[in-house]
Amino acid sequence: MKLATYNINSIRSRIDSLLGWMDQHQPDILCLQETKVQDADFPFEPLAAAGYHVAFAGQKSYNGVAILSRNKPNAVIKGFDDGGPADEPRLLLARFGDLTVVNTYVPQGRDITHEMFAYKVAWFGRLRKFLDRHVKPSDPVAWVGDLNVAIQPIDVYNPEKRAKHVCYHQDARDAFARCIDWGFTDLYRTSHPEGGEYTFYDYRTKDSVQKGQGWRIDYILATPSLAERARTSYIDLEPRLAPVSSDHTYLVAEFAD
DNA sequence: ATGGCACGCATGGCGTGA
Repeated sequence: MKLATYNINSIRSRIDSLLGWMDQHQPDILCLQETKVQDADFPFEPLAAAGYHVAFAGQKSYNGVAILSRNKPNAVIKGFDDGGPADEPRLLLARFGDLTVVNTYVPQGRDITHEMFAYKVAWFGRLRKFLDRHVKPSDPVAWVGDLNVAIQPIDVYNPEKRAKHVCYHQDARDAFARCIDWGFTDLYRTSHPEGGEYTFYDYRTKDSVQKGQGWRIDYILATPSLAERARTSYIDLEPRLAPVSSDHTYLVAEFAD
């Protein structure tokens, strides 16, 4: 079973490269973030033609998440169901038999003094309660997506300069860690204890992939009963080197069936 | 310290991303 996650930065501007990657890599489940399209305009036809079911929740211009899957999900939940403040389309849960996949696009936070940063920190707290309501740490659960936090110094280029960055500030790392502590293992870091590869490379840094200047802010996290089936996890840097690319790239995990 | 690039939009400049 192959599970992947990708912040696509507009699914409509990258539908052909997406279909090409899926044809080449044959993921069983692919979670997307930043689809940047409202549901009425979601390009599900070519994905259906490629043999995938699609669950999606989006809005115009910003945010948006989708789960593409070979098998049809038994159930889908869109967004927080906690009665709290309305969130943007950033959260999608899909159940495939015993396996539950939670796909999230965590708020970036803009600036550590901005209200969106407080929203980001609180968002992780809401997610932990969401997990409590819908899954158990003893279940096979994958929490994946663009989590917008580099959890360890090894997860960002020049960590000593990032203390005030919204994706590395201690409050963001603590909030993320509280969700990891719910019961997850970081599959990429288990496969690759060394640093040097990231999942996000800023458009504005020339040759950032070649220079190794990026952030590991996309994750595939698994509960123990799923993690014990994990065979490998890797970052596919090739799509990020294409002439027209998202600023993120694909993260993959493979499991014994 | 700033800006660098790419995206979408009742669009040629802005808000957002990280």
